[in-house]
Amino acid sequence: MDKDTFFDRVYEVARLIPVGRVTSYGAIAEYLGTKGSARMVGYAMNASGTAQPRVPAHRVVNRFGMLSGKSHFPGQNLMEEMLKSEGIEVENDLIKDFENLFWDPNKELL
DNA sequence: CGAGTGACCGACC
DNA sequence: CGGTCGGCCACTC
Repeated sequence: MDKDTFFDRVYEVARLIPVGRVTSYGAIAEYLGTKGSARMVGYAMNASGTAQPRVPAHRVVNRFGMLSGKSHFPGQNLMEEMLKSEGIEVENDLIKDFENLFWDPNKELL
């Protein structure tokens, strides 16, 4: 918490994602000012397991709306289950109506 | 302290 | 039109 690291900032934004909504790594990266470094966002998510409180990494997907990071969850189908649990329709690791459910921090948070 | 790494994105051939 | 490659940059070992 005391560490004002880039990771914590990513977690902050990720935690701001409303339930039933999703965002992309690039959107968060752009919001943080590191647009070109979307990898860092994903990398931060990699350490999300060590972050507290736990970060809803399942609400963060790539710009295709695909559960790219589902493989990194304890259960390979856990991410999909979580999203479904929040009312998000997921099919074959792909979020339905992704554009509609997309939550852009740059526009929503401003 | 140097080098490797990564759940992405976009550009180029 | 599709695959390949590079960049970006903060963190860990």
